[in-house]
Amino acid sequence: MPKLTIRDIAQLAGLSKSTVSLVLNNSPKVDPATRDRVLEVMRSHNYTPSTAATALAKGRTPFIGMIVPGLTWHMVAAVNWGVASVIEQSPYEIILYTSTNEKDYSSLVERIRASGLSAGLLVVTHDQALDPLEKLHRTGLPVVLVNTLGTPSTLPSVQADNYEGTRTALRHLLDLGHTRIACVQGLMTYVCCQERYRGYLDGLAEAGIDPDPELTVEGSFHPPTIRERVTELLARRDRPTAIVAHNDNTAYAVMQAVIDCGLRVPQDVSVVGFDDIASSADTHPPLTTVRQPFPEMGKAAARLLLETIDGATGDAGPARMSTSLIVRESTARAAKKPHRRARPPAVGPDTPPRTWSGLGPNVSRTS
Amino acid sequence: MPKLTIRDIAQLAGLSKSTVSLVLNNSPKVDPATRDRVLEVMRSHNYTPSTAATALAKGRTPFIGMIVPGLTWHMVAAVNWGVASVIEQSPYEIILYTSTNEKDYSSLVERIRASGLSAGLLVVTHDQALDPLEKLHRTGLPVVLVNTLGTPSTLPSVQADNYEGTRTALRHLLDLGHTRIACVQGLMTYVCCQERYRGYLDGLAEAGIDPDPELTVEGSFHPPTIRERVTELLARRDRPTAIVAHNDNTAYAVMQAVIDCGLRVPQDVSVVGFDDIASSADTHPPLTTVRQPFPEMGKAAARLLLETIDGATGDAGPARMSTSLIVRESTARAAKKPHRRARPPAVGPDTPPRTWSGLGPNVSRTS
DNA sequence: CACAGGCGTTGGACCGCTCCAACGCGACCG
DNA sequence: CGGTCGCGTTGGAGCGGTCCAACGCCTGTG
Repeated sequence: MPKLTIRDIAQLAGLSKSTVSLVLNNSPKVDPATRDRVLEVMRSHNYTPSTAATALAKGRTPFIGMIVPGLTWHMVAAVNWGVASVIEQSPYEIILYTSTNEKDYSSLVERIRASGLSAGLLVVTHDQALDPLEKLHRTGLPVVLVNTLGTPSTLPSVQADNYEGTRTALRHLLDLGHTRIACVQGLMTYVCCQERYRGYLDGLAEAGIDPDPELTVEGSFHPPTIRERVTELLARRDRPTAIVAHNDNTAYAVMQAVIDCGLRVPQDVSVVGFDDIASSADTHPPLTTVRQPFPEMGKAAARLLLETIDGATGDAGPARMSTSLIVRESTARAAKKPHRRARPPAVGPDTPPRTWSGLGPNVSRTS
Repeated sequence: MPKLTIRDIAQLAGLSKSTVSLVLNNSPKVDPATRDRVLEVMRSHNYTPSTAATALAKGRTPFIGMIVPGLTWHMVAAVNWGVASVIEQSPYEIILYTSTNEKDYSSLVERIRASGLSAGLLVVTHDQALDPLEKLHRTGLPVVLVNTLGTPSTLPSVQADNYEGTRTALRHLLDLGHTRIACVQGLMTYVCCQERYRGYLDGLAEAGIDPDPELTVEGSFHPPTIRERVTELLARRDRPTAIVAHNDNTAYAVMQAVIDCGLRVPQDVSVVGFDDIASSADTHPPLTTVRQPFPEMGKAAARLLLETIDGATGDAGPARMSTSLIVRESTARAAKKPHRRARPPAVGPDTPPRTWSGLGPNVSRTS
């Protein structure tokens, strides 16, 4: 069947295409009866206006560009979920750009600019240099960042309140009577991690505890390294009774190190994560963690972008979304003074490999 | 600066816009010298043709629709990576559709059809009813499925060779001297799981082993349930010395159950997964697993779709991509006859919670 | 009764590009 | 030397909408 055009509809309704166009853009100046008739004709003939023609005539496109990192992180998907749910309700569609590596990044941004397809740009979990984006933004293309990792920016963005989140975690541990609280950092070049670390320090300070530098494990995000460092930490006589990790995956490695030392979570050591990715509800024990409201962040960012496109002020500055502490079973009241001795970690060629125990996402509907 | 049009370029080059158009579509009938001149003008003025106008005039759009499930699975991202790398090289862009729940599914498909934006449709990790898609495909819109879970389909699709993959895993275990090999199923309503189970049975049969029905753990994909079942299995006198799981997340739960029983991986029980998701290289011990070539599957699907759009035959039928066995440290030679006794799993209100030991993705660059 | 004003409708130029029929022109042919 | 051919180029009619100036008609007013 030949695709119907606005002209056909006009003819069928006995009107000019101008009127039909007015109906399409629901102009108030068209007679209600006429409008209904036109709508009825459109519905019964299953008519949809051509996007290309509309875009050309109107001079603007119905697309939002979204740049996501090539790697697969839970958070990206969670943010996307929120973004999609908002965009779905708008006349826009999402064009997906996958940034594979930094080298291509500015050429990707250039491609987006040149194509002129996007009415706005959403950048998810961005950790690259920001100059290309800032330049683009100055060009007039609205840009909103969500969940930036790296450098801070003057671009409008939506972030979780990393500082306050960590403070809440600290408060929780302090309430449970912990005083020796260690911190396993993430990559400290990331602003979010810096903010979390500040939250840790200030949280201690507020309780009048002098932070012991020995209790800070420097960042890496690399599980084996983390296990090693935490193992060392736990071997100390004055080992911590609680550990806050800069994200959930780090917390997993921490928990594992605790086990490897013959200690128990949470009886001997409490562990708190950050993010609340899906699998954290299903670890063993389930992880107490600071939830980042990823879907809400996605929604907020999408809404912010849509408003900006529709001519709002433009530079709203970074929005902070508040986190919430999800208390599960990896934290408990601090143990009484002299506690179970940590078993020195097994080493040497003839020791059996350390055993492992896994985690599984809630219901992993993997193929 | 005013956006340049083809007319401006024509004027600047002292030619008609027809000629410039010919250059844009690199027609062979334009004089090389002319072509170079035009290209030079375009480059120096940073000209890009309007997508909307081109789409309208040509009557076809430069977009590929891609439907992904709302949930976050490693595989989706991995497949997407492959898709993106192929589409990037083509004149097409990807429009992202997120299918949140089944109810919206057919309306989503309808929206895609009606908008007429997509020149083709890529459906990633699809487990919904296929009728809407098949109808769409009959309409003339090319559709390619990647990594389908649910019902099989006559639509062109790209899948991993689940059957052969499991057989390879079985062969590996048999070579290591295992004879009592258990299988922890996934959701058996999924075709992929059925195929894997067939691979398991046939693998045993080939070695002349009569499959013991007691060694099949029925599917759920639900970690706690899996832990429970596997614990029961290991408590048996004639417990298995190896376990194949229908996916990696299941394998994690299996490993955990093994630990919980006081047994060791791989000395007492070998464990094999399926998928090779990123974190599996980083479990403790690292997981031996059957790798699904997700990025390659994405690439293949994208290429197939592009070919179909460009008028190739159309119905290539399902393509199978071969898997590869990644041997890590969760599998070892079968133990000699009388082996270490499984400790009955801890139960009761006053038993300490089972301890946990985590896994962490290789480098989890999470915020 | 002529005229102003408002409402609803309309014709048509235009958005930027494609593509086809037609055209100019030099080379080649009879 | 006129005619044919083919190459490279061109004018212009679409593609399917938008939007503005203009227009008919009906009502209210002086």
